[in-house]
Amino acid sequence: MLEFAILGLLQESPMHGYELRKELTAKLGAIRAAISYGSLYPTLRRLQAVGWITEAAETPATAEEVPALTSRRGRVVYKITAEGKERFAQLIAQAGPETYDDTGFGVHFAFFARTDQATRLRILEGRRRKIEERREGLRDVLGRAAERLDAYTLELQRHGLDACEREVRWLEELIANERSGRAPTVPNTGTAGGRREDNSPPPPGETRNERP
Amino acid sequence: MLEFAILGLLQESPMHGYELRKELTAKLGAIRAAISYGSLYPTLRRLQAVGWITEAAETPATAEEVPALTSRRGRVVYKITAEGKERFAQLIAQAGPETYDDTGFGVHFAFFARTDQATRLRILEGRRRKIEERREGLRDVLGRAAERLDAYTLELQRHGLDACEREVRWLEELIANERSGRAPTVPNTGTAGGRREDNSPPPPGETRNERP
DNA sequence: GTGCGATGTATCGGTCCGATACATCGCGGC
DNA sequence: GCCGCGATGTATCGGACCGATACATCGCAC
Repeated sequence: MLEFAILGLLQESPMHGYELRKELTAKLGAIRAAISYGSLYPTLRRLQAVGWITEAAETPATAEEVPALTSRRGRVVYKITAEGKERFAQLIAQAGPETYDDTGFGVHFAFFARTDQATRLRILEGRRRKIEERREGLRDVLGRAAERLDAYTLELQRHGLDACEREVRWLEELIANERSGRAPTVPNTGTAGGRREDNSPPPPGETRNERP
Repeated sequence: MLEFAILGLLQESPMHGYELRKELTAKLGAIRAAISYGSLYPTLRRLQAVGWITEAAETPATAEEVPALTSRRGRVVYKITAEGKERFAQLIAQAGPETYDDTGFGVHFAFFARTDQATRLRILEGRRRKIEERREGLRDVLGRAAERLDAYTLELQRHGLDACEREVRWLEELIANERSGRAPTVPNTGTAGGRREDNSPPPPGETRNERP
């Protein structure tokens, strides 16, 4: 998961660890807490070792500047390699069952702008399936095993059931949207460097009639 | 977390691993997937090593029965010890910040029937605080950084924000309920008048930390 | 009688977290 | 002037938990 998220983010622009964590937190804030350095740095090292990312020299914005006054430990800026982009594409294509759990789904969803429409649909439907199963499980417990459980446990299940139903509805909307809307696949830009602020997918924003 | 859940469950009755997992899944189904044997069995071993649980001979329901026909590998039934109960009470009393993340909160909540009211209130309020913070973070991102993010990421944040708001309301109700006395019934529950949430003060005499 | 799914115990490698350590930078206060 | 302090930044270590896998028994259907 972390690997996937890092590769995805580095495609937007090169970054150093700290920055990566902040971006990750902003992008995934809805689905998980800030990721830990205890996993981030080792993963970065691993990705570099297999050649999916490389260290990029810290750009001295205006060239000459501030060389080695002190032996500054400098930030380590990483950028993705061509192999890394391939790997990312492969991870998207492989998206299977493990992609449907809470975290896996969230992370994949966060990179839907870089995912082709067919895969988006597959993931959304897989997720819906999974949530429906969880929902049925909760209904079973609330129906059949209710008397075995205390009031707090029951309340927890009720709350969980509610969340499931809500998520299924959300997914339905997204799926319908996906099927009817144009989905200009955001191209996996070959080696084009800069960040494109391309917000093209016409997408789910259109469901704006949220609650009052 | 697992340790806590195991000690909590074994206070209801002795169980073997497989059964424990099923009960755990039923009780915690709303908040997390089935727990893995890869963590369950090692944890059981650890808890036994420090003396919080012990192996109970598998009761041969009708005594004489089936001795060693084959060297049956038989199920290993565990029961909690007095030290284990103490440990459980201690874990409840200590409930701090780590208790407020999604899983930690859910597990503690599932054992609220064995938790004194003051602690219940503390946990509910801590959780609310935490969710409010997450909510503010999401609002920030949606407000300030919206143009930096693609439509899918934004939709994810919106969904997350909605979930936060909903959970805060849920917690408010539970807190109000808790303060004013009676059981954790949120408005539209099926059962009339609120089932007697009988905090069975765990078996005779063992725990002190209990308040009706 | 044979296959097959549920029951049941167990291990191994790998991912990720939480705590901790340490160093630099810019800023406001004394 | 210089001191603390919070933000920035890199890094490691032990431990919790997962997912895959292995293996054995039981009951039942075919």
